[in-house]
Amino acid sequence: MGARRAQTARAPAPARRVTISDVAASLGLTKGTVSRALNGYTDIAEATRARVAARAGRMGYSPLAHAQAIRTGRVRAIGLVLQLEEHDAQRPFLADFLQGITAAAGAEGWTLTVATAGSEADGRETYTRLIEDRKADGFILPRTRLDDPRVDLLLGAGTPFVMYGRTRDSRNRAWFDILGEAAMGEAVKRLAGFGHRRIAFINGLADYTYATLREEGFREGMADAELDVDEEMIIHGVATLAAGELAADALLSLDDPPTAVVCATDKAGLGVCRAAAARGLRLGRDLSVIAYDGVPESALAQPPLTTFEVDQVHAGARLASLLIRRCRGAAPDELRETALARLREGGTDGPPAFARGAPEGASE
Amino acid sequence: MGARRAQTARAPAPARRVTISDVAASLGLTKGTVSRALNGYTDIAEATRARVAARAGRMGYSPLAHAQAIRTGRVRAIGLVLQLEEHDAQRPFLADFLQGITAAAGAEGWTLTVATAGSEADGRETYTRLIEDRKADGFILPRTRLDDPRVDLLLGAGTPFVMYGRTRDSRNRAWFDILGEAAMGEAVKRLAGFGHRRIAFINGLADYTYATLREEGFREGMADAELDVDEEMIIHGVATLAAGELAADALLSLDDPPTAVVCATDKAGLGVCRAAAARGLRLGRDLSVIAYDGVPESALAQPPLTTFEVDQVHAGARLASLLIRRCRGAAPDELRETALARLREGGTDGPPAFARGAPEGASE
DNA sequence: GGGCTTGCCGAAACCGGTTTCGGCGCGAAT
DNA sequence: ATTCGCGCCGAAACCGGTTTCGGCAAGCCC
Repeated sequence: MGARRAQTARAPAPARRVTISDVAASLGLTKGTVSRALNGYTDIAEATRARVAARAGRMGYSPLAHAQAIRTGRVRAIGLVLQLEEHDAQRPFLADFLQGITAAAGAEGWTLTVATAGSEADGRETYTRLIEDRKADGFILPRTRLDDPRVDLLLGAGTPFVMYGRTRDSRNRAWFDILGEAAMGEAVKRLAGFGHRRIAFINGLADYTYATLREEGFREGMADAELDVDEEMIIHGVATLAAGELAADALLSLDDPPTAVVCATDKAGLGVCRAAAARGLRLGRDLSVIAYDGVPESALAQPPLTTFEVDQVHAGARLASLLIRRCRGAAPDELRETALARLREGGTDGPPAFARGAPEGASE
Repeated sequence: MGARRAQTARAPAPARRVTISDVAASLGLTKGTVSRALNGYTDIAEATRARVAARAGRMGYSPLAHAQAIRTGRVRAIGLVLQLEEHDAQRPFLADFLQGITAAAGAEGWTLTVATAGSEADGRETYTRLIEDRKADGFILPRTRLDDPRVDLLLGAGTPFVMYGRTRDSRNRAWFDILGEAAMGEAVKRLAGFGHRRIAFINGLADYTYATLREEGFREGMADAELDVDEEMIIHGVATLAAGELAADALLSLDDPPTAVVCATDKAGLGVCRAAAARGLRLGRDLSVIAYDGVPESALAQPPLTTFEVDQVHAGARLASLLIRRCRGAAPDELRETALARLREGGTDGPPAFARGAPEGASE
């Protein structure tokens, strides 16, 4: 007997699956031929290819990804590294986002490998480990920054990636993004249509690309509506609900306060609502708020926050699809897609109180 | 020339990593010997094992999981299938939960593969596909039900798993769980200590095991406090905030309404708070509410919800660790762990108004 | 009709590991 | 001095695929 193996109990071996050799034997071919037939080599007769494909399908054969990987280096897996130190901005969306990714990936026979990282250094290490261990063929980069260190890392490693969001210079990169700037413009247009003229803007953290874009969108919207932007009413770097409250307090304490606030994030928007409520202002009348993201809480707020909702399932699905094409060799500049956020009307916006003919401060 | 390959562009080959043959050559051994040395076979001299280990470490060698897998069938990956049709109960926690899993898994050189499933049939298919394609060595089963079909599926397939939560019969299963029943008992004790005598209970969906357990905990807490349970004041199957509101309305419309409500979930708790606010009741005085989960929103509510907070990072980490041990052959009954939820004091509980000497309905 | 392509497939090497088998050398037992 | 057993390692098969190489047979051209 040769019982020299290290001693750890093993689960019973699962039923043997059908291998490429089984298919080959069943057809009287060699496994090399079957492999080439299945992988689209040009030196296989069309009739043979069809026979092989049919038989493989009938026998329920599907190649083992990690067996292929040992030769090809590709495991048919998407990598996603979650950076959780950040102000938990992606949390509410995560489930939807993952669903989108896995659904689209699964349809192509791909899987999703997720990892988490704390600090940025930790992130570098996480990526390099996943790449070296071939745990993923490419990555989805969520929450891009203007200058994103992950991009250089992955370019250097020669690993494909698709960004969720743009960077300062997105040329020659593959990305998917929601046009937040368009939403901000829409928000201004809607408010201006209600009769608002003094409109403030509360932005997110400046190093994220979305902040730059949304501010541009806000400014363009103001220009289109022929309204002046009061720089005093543009606030930057709001990443939490509390910061949103503070920002709103500052705005409402101005000599000539805004009658409406556009917020780059729901978090800021909810903070504004809370500050307004604390001052006894009626949302949608004394103060209008339109935000962006569509987090679940904003729908539950009283009144529900008017906000631009992002379809994260769709975003995840598109990103997965783009990444798979990228891994198959498509050029980055063919791999760009955008989508629009959709307005979810809540109760926090409407005509300004004075425009309704109601005297300022009048009770209901 | 032999350029007959299928035409798809490929990324440039990444730098070659150090293989087991490199290590073997560097030591003047064969790769078989190195492999056995690294894997703890008993027919390798201790001195040799040490030399091999040292050299492998110095050369930065680590085996390629999918190369090992082709022979061993094990890929060092944890599987997690998210069931998203459900009332999005796990969403707020997902990021933390994933962080816990990936951190603990990463420390052992394991990765996490996540998939999503819609319907239950879809779930079966998802699991079997992952198993057949060897995408995961074992699974973490979140949100266990009293009778959980996933258990039979995985037992039948001989695939290791660890449950997050218990089932009706958890003997011979590996699981981790938070003792929600203890928290419910604590909640009653706390409320009784405040002087409450009429305490209601709002439970979650009955087919989840946690609901049964938490109700038991509530009843035991009531018995310990020598309080009677009014069956009229036990409400089942509340899975949404709106349902929580309805339940609270029903409770508060009773002839002899409760002065306090224990909720099995934060969602129910937040619904109760909203219903109370709509009736002009002051939370923590006219009506006390203690809930369970510790979702982020509950801390942001006004007043913050008093709730038992679950450490999902820890839960994820322990589950990953248990599953890895299970995959390595440990018996299920050695793999059980529990943890306690921690009270997060908010502003929704306190002595009942009448016990303070304040007449009922008195203004502040 | 002979040489040269061309189409098509078999054979075998290869990827990076694991596992089985056998055999060498040495000390102890006979 | 054999024999035996045992510790230890090399050799080689193996896992399930991919890829290279070479060769056979048919078709084409002159």
